[in-house]
Amino acid sequence: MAGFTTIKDVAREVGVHPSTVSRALDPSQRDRLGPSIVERVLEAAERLGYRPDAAAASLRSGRSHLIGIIVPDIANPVFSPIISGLERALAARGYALIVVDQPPDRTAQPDILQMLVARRVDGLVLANVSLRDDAVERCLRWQVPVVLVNRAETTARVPSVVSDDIAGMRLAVEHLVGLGHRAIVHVAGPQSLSTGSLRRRGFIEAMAAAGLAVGGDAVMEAAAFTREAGLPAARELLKRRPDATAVIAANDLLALGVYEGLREQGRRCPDDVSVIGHNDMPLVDMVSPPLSTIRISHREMGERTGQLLLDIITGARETITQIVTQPELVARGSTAPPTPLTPQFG
Amino acid sequence: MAGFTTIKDVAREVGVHPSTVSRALDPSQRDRLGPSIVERVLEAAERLGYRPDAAAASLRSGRSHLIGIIVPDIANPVFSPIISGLERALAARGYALIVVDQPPDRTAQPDILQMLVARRVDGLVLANVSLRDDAVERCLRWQVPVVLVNRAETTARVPSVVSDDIAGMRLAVEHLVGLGHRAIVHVAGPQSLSTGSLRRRGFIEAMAAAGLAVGGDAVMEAAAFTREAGLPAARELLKRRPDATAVIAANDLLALGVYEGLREQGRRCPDDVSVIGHNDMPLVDMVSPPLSTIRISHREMGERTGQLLLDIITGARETITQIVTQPELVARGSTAPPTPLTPQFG
DNA sequence: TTGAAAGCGGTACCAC
DNA sequence: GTGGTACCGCTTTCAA
Repeated sequence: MAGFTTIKDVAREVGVHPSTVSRALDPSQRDRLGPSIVERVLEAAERLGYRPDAAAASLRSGRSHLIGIIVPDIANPVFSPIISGLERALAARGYALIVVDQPPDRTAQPDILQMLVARRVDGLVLANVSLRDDAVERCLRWQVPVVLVNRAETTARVPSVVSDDIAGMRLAVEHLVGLGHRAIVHVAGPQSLSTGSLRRRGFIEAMAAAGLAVGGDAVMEAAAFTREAGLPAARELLKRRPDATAVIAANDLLALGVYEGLREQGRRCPDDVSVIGHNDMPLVDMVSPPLSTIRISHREMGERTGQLLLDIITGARETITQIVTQPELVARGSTAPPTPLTPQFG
Repeated sequence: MAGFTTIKDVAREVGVHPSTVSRALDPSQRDRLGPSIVERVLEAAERLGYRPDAAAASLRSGRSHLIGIIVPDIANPVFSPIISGLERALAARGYALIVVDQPPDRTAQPDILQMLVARRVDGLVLANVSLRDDAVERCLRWQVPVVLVNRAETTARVPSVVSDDIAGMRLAVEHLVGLGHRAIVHVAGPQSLSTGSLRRRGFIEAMAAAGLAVGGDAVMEAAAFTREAGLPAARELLKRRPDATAVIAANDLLALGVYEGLREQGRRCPDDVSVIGHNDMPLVDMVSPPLSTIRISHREMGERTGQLLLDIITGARETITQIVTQPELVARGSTAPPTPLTPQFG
């Protein structure tokens, strides 16, 4: 990596002291210098192809302009737009993003969090926290600025950006009730995650608000937010509640698992059973039938997470802010009135 | 960021010189020291919660243990598994990954490449190169180790990891020909990208090998590898070649655009027209009809990219290696014999 | 307004 | 084997 133009080279070229170059290059210090000197420094820096060494600046200033994010799975269509939006918001303000995958099953893995802290990231985004997470504990202890995204904790001890999961489930329930459903069941996500837990609660509350009882057999928890976990959960649920005319899944992947479960049993969607998901991930409009779902803008969540974190880092924001975005209903072909459309004359 | 335990603190604690601590902490230097000292240093470092400062190490050693990747879209289901696989391979060897989104349309954007080089990344992965790319030129000039992934250049001046696009198209053509198709057309991707260009060539070559002529009207280039770009291309192609019984799309998203085009015209898939895609991205097995496609393991490509790049950086590999992975056919419901299955008796 | 000098926290080379 | 020391490139405090 030798051969880079340094601040000294520029100083020598212009005939000034290195610290003068440093000041000329820093917009916030620039006005303390003579205008001609600033101009000459900038010109020389440009001409020599000077690029500041981030490591040196970081070492001296204590700021790395690096943000770390820990996600459970980069390839998951929920998390990739979050990363994308986050990256965009950070880049706009001169920060770069280190992305780390931390699948929940990888136990005894190297300590990712410590690795990022050792790299002196200026802040951290956690997209994988459970309801009470040790990682948050440690960030707090180490005084590393942190923002949770998508999933939050039960306590609001750190800032977070999440979708209103309760409201999302209310939309889902009201949609189905509006169509005439009354026997509605829920394939829940892991209850160790806020998304799984809140959506389950949102389901129960919305059902109660609609005057519908939710028996203990109306909710089945899936082992993970995946298609694979959705299938057995759907099987079990449909067996327990053969009368159900609608299934609300805690996310789209689970909903697809429900599709498979229905297919296995020879029941048709939406003719026999309506299905609704959560997230509106890419392509669910192309499956058969097109999936009705609760849309969350993950990209926007990522962007707002970035802005919030940088505001905290730069001191522009002091309070622990909880940003809650509002989801919306996207009705497609997987939800329909419970009985065939033939009117019940006579 | 004050308050971190430094190497000096550890040295003081153990009663040795800082450089001794540095050596004790470096596995490759450790054996030059007395075993008891190593043990004491390690114990003290652990006890004091010592974490090496990556910036300081980077500044002095010239190695940042940071790799940069530039992708056209993180959220694209093709690139996210590449990132995921890459990240895994790098983490296994102590490197972290900086991810940067560089959508093709963002012109006059800040110079991403320079930004990454300024951060002194030890190497770069480019997932967004065109057939002759300026970014490659600059990496070469700056002597930054670089590996291309997914898309390559026409010339093999730098290492790359790509799928065998020619072979993939041969699989697609042979599959359709085997089903009895002869009037096969191609929705091509952008010809400025290796994937678009090679798949087009692979189509033409495979058709020729099957003894089928490809007229100039049998190929239609889409403006981008997206569903949105696939629809107009499909419209035009189906209008020009109403006799076509099968469409090969350059990727899955284009194939979904073709689905929409067929639907518009009231033609059914696969009954009237067979469709085959490329990539086997998530969920295409759930669309209607389930999409036949050419499967590429993007995650594996990402992993091999990481290994290759680190081998280059550590000097374990000198030659410019081109890794070409073999794709496989995944036949699903979107491809079928050209005429209805009713045998042509009498 | 500019120059000088002192580090930030490691690493690497030179002595001993 | 271990200690000493210079220094990576930049920022920042202090002088002038």
